[in-house]
Amino acid sequence: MIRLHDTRAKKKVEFQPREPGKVSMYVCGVTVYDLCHVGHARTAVAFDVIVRHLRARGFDVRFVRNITDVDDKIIRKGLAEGRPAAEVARSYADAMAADMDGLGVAPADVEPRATLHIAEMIDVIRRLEARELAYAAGGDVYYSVAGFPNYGGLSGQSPEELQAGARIEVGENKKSPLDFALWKAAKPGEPSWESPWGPGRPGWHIECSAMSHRYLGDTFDIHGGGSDLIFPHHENEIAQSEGAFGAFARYWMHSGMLNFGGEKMSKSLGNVVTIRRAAETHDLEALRLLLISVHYRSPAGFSIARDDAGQPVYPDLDEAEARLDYFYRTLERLDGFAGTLASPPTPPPSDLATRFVEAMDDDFNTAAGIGHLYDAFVLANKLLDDPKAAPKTERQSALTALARDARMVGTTLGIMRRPPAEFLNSRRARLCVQRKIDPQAVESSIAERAAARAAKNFQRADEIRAGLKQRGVELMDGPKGTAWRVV
RNA sequence: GGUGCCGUGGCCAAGUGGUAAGGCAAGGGUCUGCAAAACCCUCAUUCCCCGGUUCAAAUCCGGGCGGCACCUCCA
Repeated sequence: MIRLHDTRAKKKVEFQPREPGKVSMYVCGVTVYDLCHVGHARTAVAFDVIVRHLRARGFDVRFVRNITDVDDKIIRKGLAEGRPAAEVARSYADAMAADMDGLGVAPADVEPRATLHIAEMIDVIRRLEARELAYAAGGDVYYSVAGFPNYGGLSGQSPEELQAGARIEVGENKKSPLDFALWKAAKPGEPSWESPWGPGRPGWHIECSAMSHRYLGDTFDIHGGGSDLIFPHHENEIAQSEGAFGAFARYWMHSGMLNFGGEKMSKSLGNVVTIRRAAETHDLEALRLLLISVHYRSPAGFSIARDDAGQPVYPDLDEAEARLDYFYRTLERLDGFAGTLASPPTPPPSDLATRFVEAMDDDFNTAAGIGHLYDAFVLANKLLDDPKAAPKTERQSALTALARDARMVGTTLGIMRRPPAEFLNSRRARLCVQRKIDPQAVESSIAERAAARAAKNFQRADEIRAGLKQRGVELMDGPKGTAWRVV
């Protein structure tokens, strides 16, 4: 049984899909007018993990995530850069796809773009007009909030309270401050489409009502997005969709914001770290691990510090990457020991699988789930370290089960999906470049040290160790020779 | 002003009635020629404060204090 926090109910509720075994889900994606930042990454990763877990639990999930490719900011950006808005949108949509891929965020089953669904939007607006929930005014069309008594139900606000703060901008033709644009009359130089109300373009909210209906129908299971979309975006979607089709999403899920220095990371505040920027210095899998180390609904922090040269550094990302390094190193050891086994099932040495699924079933508690993963890895290393702990066949069987369970966890969380050596080698190579370490020089130092050790010249050997250590190279002597890593 | 969220050890962070997960940092140890890695031990009688309910509260209720978000574009 899966429980999830429903924004409208304001509590955790039991999840009962509309059709047994099937989940239909719509999540608001981004407006593509710039590169995605780590805040966007958080929301994308959060819902990616939710979808992965639902699938792991056997649900047939149909997942829709839209792309908003027409709006004021895209148009403005196009004017500033001297290129068509459509081109701006396309280039940033491509950038987003690449960034999401880097983060291990799987593409949605459908990724509809607003500009390709104008006809559907017009259809929704006409339905609203027919029900007297929409009115045309000066080429614009507005939603009449007064006609929708449940307005405010999601965000917990009453129309009267909202009324107080709202106001009508100059140039708008609305009758009431709470009314919002469904269709905006074309202005010179802006992209526009033909409509029953004349040339224009859609308001922001209508695309989600139109596209969720097109791909998921009158009603569907889960609607998600960042918590900053609760009002007005999702409130307005409800008004539109319930107004036009009588029903809408059955559960509402919202992910928390990513804060930096106590403030929300956003372009208007200028404290943005793009996914691309993070990828320059870190493995994006580390960013992913960092993001899922906090429960998806809690506000999360992202620390930024300055190094001696005044360049920004990211301590949280460093730590997450070091943890990921531990995971992969342990996995590599497990593979080396357990890989040969073809044995009958043994009672699992840990209850990782059970505990992880339990944590995830309870509102997708990735933070608790990762805690269980640490427990399992400590146990794995312990078994690997101690040959006398149990007969070899039992240890192999237990460790094989552990490796299998760890990878199951990794599949749901979207981490540990590469062969360990691939991660470890690429990380070391990257750190070498960053620290200006020459791998060849390290190897020859190691050879020199090996010779010194063979000659029992431990003083020389320790000098070499210390010299490398100073440059951030750590040596690890083992039965198969000396390995090294950058710390 | 309205709405909602939050306040857990030096830092990060789980935990919505049953007696404080996990990670980082720190100290000690096992192992090692020395190290590193790995593992072990120590590290919150207590969960912002004050009341209340209860056999039992970090968890529920009331009141403070502090922080954040939304109410305008925002993942």
